[in-house]
Amino acid sequence: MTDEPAKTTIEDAYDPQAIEPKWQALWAKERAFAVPNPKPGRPEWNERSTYVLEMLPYPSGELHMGHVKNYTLGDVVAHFRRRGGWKVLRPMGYDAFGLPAENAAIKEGGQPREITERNIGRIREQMQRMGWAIDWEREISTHTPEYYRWTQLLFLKLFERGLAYRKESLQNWCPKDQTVLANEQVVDGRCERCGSEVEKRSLEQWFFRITDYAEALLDEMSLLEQWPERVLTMQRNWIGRSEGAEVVFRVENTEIDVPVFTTRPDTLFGATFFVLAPEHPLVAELVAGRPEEEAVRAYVKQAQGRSNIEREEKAKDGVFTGRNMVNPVNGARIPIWVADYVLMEYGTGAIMAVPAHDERDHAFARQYELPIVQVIAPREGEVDVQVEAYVSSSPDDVLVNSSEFSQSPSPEAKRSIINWLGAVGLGDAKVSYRLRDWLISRQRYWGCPIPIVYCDKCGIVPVPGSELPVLLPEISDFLPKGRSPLATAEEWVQVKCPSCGGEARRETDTLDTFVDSSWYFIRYCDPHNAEAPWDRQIVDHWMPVDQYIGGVEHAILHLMYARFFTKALADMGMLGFREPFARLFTQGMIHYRGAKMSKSKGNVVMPNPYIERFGADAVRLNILFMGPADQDAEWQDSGIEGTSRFLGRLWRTVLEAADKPMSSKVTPLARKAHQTIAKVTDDIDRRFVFNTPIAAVMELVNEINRAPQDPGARFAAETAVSLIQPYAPHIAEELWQRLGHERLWIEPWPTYDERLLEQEAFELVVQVNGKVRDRLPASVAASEEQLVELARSSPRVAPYLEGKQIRKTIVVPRKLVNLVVG
RNA sequence: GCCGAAGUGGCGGAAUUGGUAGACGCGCUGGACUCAAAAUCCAGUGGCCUUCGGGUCGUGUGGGUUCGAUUCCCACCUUCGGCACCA
Repeated sequence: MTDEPAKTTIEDAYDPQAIEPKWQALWAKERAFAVPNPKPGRPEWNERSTYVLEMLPYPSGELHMGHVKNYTLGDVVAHFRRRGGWKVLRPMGYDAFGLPAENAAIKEGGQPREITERNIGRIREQMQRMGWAIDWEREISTHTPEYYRWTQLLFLKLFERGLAYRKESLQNWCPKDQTVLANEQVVDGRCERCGSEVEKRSLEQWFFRITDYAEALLDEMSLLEQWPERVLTMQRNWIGRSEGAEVVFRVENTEIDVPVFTTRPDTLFGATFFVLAPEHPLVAELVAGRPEEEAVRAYVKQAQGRSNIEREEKAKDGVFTGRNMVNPVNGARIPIWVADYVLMEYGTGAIMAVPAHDERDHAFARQYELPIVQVIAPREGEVDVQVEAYVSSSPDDVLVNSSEFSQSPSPEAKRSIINWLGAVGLGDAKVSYRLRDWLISRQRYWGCPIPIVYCDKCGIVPVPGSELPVLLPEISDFLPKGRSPLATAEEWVQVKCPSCGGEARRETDTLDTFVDSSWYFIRYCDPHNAEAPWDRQIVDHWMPVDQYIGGVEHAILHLMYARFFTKALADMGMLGFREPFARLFTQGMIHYRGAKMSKSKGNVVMPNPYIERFGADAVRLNILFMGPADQDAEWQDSGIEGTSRFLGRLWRTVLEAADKPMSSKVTPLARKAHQTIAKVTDDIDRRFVFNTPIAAVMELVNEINRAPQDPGARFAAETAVSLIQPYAPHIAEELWQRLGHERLWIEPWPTYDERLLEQEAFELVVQVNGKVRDRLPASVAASEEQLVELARSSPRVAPYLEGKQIRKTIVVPRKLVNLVVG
């Protein structure tokens, strides 16, 4: 089609429905955005290259405006970089395993695979209709054996390294989805997906040892200079690092030692009782055969019946065990209680209670009339710890009632008490984390099978790498029954032990889908490799991702898991970098009718009806024109009408200019065009803002219309087309062609002439005592003295100077003169 | 409770290094074109006052620094987000 005469004969109307498919077809035919991997050693290996990536979509069948914003942002960056001379890797794929497809199969029948693949077909078509510049030759989907075979291999690698393990523990159980949930998937005690109240169940499950990487996840944030501070803060909060001490208490008249974690070793002399979590393994042993046994058992049973929400909302309660602890610092006997305000999951599941300096312990002490002993005091003033706990971390606090440590400042006492404990072997400095290991097994069907076999003789046996993938069998009944639906596939479950050849059974749980999406960005670099998950040399060439773009809702889950994977794989020598995403941009959410878009609220806005009415270019332009991309924004139909109108204006303006000759004269329009290039380039490149460049191009187009006689009109029009191309590529290509050119998408990004950024004349603002009194035309060449003279001679300024003395004169070159009078 | 972000016309927003507050767009008002409408184009559009020259107030609130503050500092209010029985 580029062989045709460049310019059509008539000035037809802007018709996105005609031009958009035309250019999309050409891009596909020319493989315009495909980027083959370079070969090491060849010249192309050393070309400037960059990796622009947006978060992997779940293929729900319908694209919504959140997707549109995400992928259009990436598109603008990718186009901008490509035209800036970079080779741009920009792939796309699908996070295709997961509950929605499985639930749809339960509700409407059919196979999750069929439903998913149908949805992928639909969403792919809609993405292509948006005209995004994607290398479709690298498309992947996490549900295909070609992909999950490697997910399984990576699981085995982590298993070999001891980073994947099985343990029995109390878990979050969603009664509706009939599966366990990772800690991160429980929000306010409810299932993140369906909102059901989460129950506790003791189950044997698979985990990834992400806690081994807690320190690295914190420390290596220094490699993430370009990440939004709020995301880093959220991850820091989530990891929840606390420094303190582990202190060992001994049960009186026994040899049973119980460690506790405390951030306040300086309060050790104030410990007046001791509390075990109801789930603590020692509870039964301590009360066995004692008069308190029955009451304690009853309390533990009652506590286990309570959800986390109930535990938190009720008043603190507990029960005395009849046993005592010995405080290691002073030998004091303190009673041992069991109470559910102490969590088994954190620290050691046991605490030393210091009611004088901890609100929770204080409330408990008041409830059961336990003694409250003050051991920390402010340097000045009095506090009454009987009334209220004195919780302070002021370095000015000093210890009291603490034997030889009394009068020590609190920070110093922390250190010296830890040292003392270390010397006598009863404690040590210790760091504790809120972060728990990542629970990865799910009792659901539509996920990646865990490549593990259970053998009575050999125990847990990994499936050998050569036997991967462990294919997900097709079954007919997906209804959750509290165990994995895969358990019903008897023939599949029965297997020979890879180790001894005897009878064995397959693992029937599947992997959390966050595992699938924790490495997809690596696979994109080498998506068709059939021998290995990737070739390290190729991956190291592209990675880390230079610009990652996605929703802030993934600030913790996905982003932390992906970071963990990358570090673990780097430690195994499989990668040459430790952080997957060098720069991160988190976009704000699209709201509609005053609320977040959500299926349950029925306010999901889809781009399709708008594409039909206004075209993809208008949709793309509008989603970025709405406001700063990192902020939430409300979708409004009136907005897209405006952007669509602008495209019509651009169309007419450019076609009119296309009849005019190119001129290199320095005219006001030529200057404006150069200024616009500078503005748009700086905004996208340095400031990473996407709404103001659109406004700048709008201004330029308005200027062209106001000055049709300016010889710079054609240059300005070509500039406008070129600058809007990353946002609205179809209309830009069409106009570029009608301007007599070809293939704007590979055209170098326009450059500007510094000398043309300044106008010859400017409007001098004249202030008197900081108030604007006049605006006068002035030359940029004028000296400061000339400007002051100009200002003083203004008739509008004169009345304000009358009878006054000018005390000070401030001149801002090319801007203003301020006369200070008094 | 702790941590973080943000408050600017009727609306979305702009103002990048302390220097003309309100760019750009929506909406609204008036006009042109039309038999009429749509589309398009032109002009106006922060509040109050006005003798139509202009004056005055104005960026959540109250202070401060400065010749000059949406921008910097202090205190507070509101909204949103994250964390929260984590010892």
